[in-house]
Amino acid sequence: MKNKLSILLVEDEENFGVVLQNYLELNNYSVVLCKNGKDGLDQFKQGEYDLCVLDVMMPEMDGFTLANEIRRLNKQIPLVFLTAKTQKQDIVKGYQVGADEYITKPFDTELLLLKINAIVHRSAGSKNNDTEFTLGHFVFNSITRELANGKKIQKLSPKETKLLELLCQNLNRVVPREVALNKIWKDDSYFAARSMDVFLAKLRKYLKSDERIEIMNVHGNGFRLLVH
Amino acid sequence: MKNKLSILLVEDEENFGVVLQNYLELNNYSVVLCKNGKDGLDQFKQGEYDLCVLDVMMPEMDGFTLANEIRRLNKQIPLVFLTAKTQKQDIVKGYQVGADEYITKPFDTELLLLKINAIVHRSAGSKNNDTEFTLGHFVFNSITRELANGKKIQKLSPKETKLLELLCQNLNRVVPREVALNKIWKDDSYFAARSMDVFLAKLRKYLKSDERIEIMNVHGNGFRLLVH
DNA sequence: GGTGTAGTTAATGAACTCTTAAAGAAAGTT
DNA sequence: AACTTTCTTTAAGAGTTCATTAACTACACC
Repeated sequence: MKNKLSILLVEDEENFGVVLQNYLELNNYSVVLCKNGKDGLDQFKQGEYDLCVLDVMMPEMDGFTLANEIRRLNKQIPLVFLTAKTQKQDIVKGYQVGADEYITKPFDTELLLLKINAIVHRSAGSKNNDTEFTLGHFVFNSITRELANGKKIQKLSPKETKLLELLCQNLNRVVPREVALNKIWKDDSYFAARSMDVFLAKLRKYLKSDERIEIMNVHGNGFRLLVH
Repeated sequence: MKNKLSILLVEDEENFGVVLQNYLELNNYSVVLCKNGKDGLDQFKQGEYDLCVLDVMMPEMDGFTLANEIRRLNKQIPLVFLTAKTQKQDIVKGYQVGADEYITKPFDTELLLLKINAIVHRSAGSKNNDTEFTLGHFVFNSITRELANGKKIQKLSPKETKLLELLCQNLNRVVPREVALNKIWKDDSYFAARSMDVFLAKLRKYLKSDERIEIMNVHGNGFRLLVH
């Protein structure tokens, strides 16, 4: 599994900062909390961050000044401002620094999380996200529809691809027959089920060269993809 | 000076749409306004847009459905939703489609502009404006429309050029048939698809002398340009 | 041991792709 | 305006890939 994405959170109000840190950590981000702009900048210089969340009103160095410093060092990194201010001129100032979001306190943390997810996934969008899977010594790409074993590349048909993708997304979990049938065949008749059997046989054949990989049947229920 | 950035604006409320269009045009964007989701999708398929601004509440095809269709064709393009709704579940829905902004009516147009500027300038960095591509021992220039192999120069027709350019811009990635047809032929009928086949055959012939180069078909989906 | 469920291989026909040729359109030239 | 060249579309046939169906075998559970 891939590493957590990391967030630099700069917020002077301690209680609020810690609560927000915990909330983001619960949602699978790694968060470093700094209590003022100066610490924030020092931290930024030392760490590898995917996103910065900055309070605007802070002693010593305010959020905008910090943002400008950060921008000097990194033109790409997404910035999110937190502020109690509602004045437009502040929002203008934020966007001039290249803010990606501007969130006014008090705000809904769930909404903040959604926005953070959107921003992070957008800028990570250039990378292949959930389209590439590693299975034993295979690499499966569901966009190019290729199952690669070193130099040997097996092309997969659309349905083979969808089925293997569904199994990969549910690695180690049971995928009920009817779920696969409805998702991929849009039909769970007898014949669709026979058709699916044929596809499972094909996938097993493709994956046979790595004996750690198993598409296991759960009798009367469905299938599980296992990598031992 | 560089060309204006272009925005696809889909908004069913005519007066509001026109006002917004004018406002954005005054601020140096080129704006196409569509009055419903269906027109919006057709326009999107045919044009080259840098950003889409979509109203959520529309007859025939709502903004989310439209956004999903657009995402299918283009994984990168920034999306901004306009909505009167304030319910969180709608905002969640928007971010799931990959919204870059979610703006609640009534809103401040100046703020919208700021957000649009921020988004567009952020994603402008990743844009590819190259006109010259190296492919194995070929050099392809999409302005002069020449494919050079040392001293041997093959001139390309306009459509040959556009098709090869599209493939080069998406080197190693799959270009769906649909995308190429809409971008180059502005039409994805049966005959346009046959025409495209002919052009692909021509490109393959031109590129044949370097066997590392391959225009690979992804059956039922599209094509990939590969340099092994 | 019998019944329903699962696994495999092969055959069929449908959908999609590739290539070459020829017809039709558009652009350029005398 | 007639001719030439270049470009694009249409046509046709061969070739490939794909999903389904069928037929048969193997397994699991009661």
